[in-house]
Amino acid sequence: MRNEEVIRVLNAIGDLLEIKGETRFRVNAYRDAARQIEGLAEDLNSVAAEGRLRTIPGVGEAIAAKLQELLETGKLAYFERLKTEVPETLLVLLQVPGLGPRKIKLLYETLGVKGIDDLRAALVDGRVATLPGMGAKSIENLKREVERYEQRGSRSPLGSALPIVQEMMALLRERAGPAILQMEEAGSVRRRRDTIGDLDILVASDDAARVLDAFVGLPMVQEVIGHGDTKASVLGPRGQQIDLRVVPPDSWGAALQYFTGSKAHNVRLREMAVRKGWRLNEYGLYESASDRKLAGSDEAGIYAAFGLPWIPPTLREDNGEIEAGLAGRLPRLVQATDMRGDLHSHSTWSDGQASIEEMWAAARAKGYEYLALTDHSQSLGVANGLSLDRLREQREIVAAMNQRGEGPRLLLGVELEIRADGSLDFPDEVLAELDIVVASVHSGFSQPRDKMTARLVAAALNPHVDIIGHPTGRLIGRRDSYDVDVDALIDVCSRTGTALEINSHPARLDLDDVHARRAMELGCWLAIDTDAHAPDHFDLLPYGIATAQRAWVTPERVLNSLSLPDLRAHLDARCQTGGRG
DNA sequence: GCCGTTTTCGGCCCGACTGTTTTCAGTCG
Repeated sequence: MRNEEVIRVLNAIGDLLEIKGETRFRVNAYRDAARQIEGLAEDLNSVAAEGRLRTIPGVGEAIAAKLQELLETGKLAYFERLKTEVPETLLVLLQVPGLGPRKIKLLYETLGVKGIDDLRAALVDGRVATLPGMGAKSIENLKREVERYEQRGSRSPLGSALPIVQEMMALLRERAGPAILQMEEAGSVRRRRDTIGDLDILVASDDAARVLDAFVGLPMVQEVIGHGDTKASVLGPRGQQIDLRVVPPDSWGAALQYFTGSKAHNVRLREMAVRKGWRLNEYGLYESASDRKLAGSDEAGIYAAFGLPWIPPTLREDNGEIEAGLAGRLPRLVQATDMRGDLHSHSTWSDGQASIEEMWAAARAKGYEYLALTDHSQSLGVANGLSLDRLREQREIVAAMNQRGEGPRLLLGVELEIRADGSLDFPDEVLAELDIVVASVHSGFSQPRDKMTARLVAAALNPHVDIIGHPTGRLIGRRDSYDVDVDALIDVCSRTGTALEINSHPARLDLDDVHARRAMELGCWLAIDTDAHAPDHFDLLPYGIATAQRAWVTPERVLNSLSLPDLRAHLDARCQTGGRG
């Protein structure tokens, strides 16, 4: 059983217990455990085999025993029994805004409502209106939400959410500029999670009404869901909910901290506050006894009060950042300014949209020291992969361009097919002549785990392969990763010095933050690349950097933060030592 | 159900908003 499945079961138990009316502390215990496992890059099966389940925070005696049973038998008697008491079909109702555990329980027990269709019927024939606490307004809202439920998308990729937020902020500044003292994105967008639920914007102003009026009147607003004195919610172009919250200037820092989250990170801070006799909310940090305000106007001040350095939003997941901060051990995260070049790009020679010259010019505009040209290799027919002859032709063009001695150095490379049978697309003697080799999987996605893992491990073991490209093959929201033991791959790469790519394309972000952090911890090299197929794709690098930051990646472990001489030395050393560099 | 330099028992984050209440329950983030 994969970690995701275990997480699903734990969350379902939490939801079912909540509907059942169980105390929220027990409910939260299951959700906490699920969240902790989400942040765990290791395979739970290995953790269990080594008797380390109890070392996972939030996993105590009872949950450890349940995990053990689930992993060993694929089933959990407790869960099965729970489902006979509370039907699992009720869980979808939790997705309907306005419906929580108490109302769902009421609907189920008095009306026998077990799902969306039951709910719609009971709304239409008036039975819901007979329930206590269900007035005309509630019925109207529920009817609307049930209709909206059908067309509601799931979380959006960061790559579509962030541009919307940025465009809205730009327009808002045009229309309400003088009233806006500070403005920033908040929530998971600011933390740069790979997918985003609701989009959040925060503004500091003395004239909230003016800002909110301008916001609900923006052209991309499809529908206004709520419009109060300090907050408004709208539906954006693709039906995403966008919330704007306006706070007074002296609460800016506290509000930004509060609305950036994550929830788990905030809960930790508020617990720390309580232990110190303080109270933390979106208006500020207060001494409980005297109500004296200790901090609130700027974010760093809040953290400073706890003896913490300012914690970058990308780290705020309660995955060790608070402990690290207290100990003065927060990492120096990789930044855009650390990056010296890109090691994965394409031209019209395979499936890119621009010439080598144009790609080189774009890299020069970025101020890069080097650019690796890595067109696809021959087997990838759909992408016009390079034959050996065309690769040789490319070599001459690249050599000629490098003769100029100006701008970024072009490195001749290839994005090498890891073929379905596990073999590589070019022989070793050809690979040996290239500056850089990115090996990737583009075929046989449905192969079983052991076979897929063997393919990738074999590639990583080849001393000429420098980088494993988009190692899990996922396309966010469209295609799951192929079934590969990423842990095993990371383990091999940590020994061979083969870098793992963090592909910056917002549809990929692959490795993801959780696995990249694991790779960091085990001492792997990483390459933060754009996989650019056009000049403006180099602009996607910030997505990869954000993912790396979420993985606690420091610049000294990023291959393309090395200067050209250091990069060359590193690559040469790896070849000479047979990949043990 | 978890957890512990104030505790192995008794705690476990905080406030706003909505709709329905006549003082509050439920939901949300």
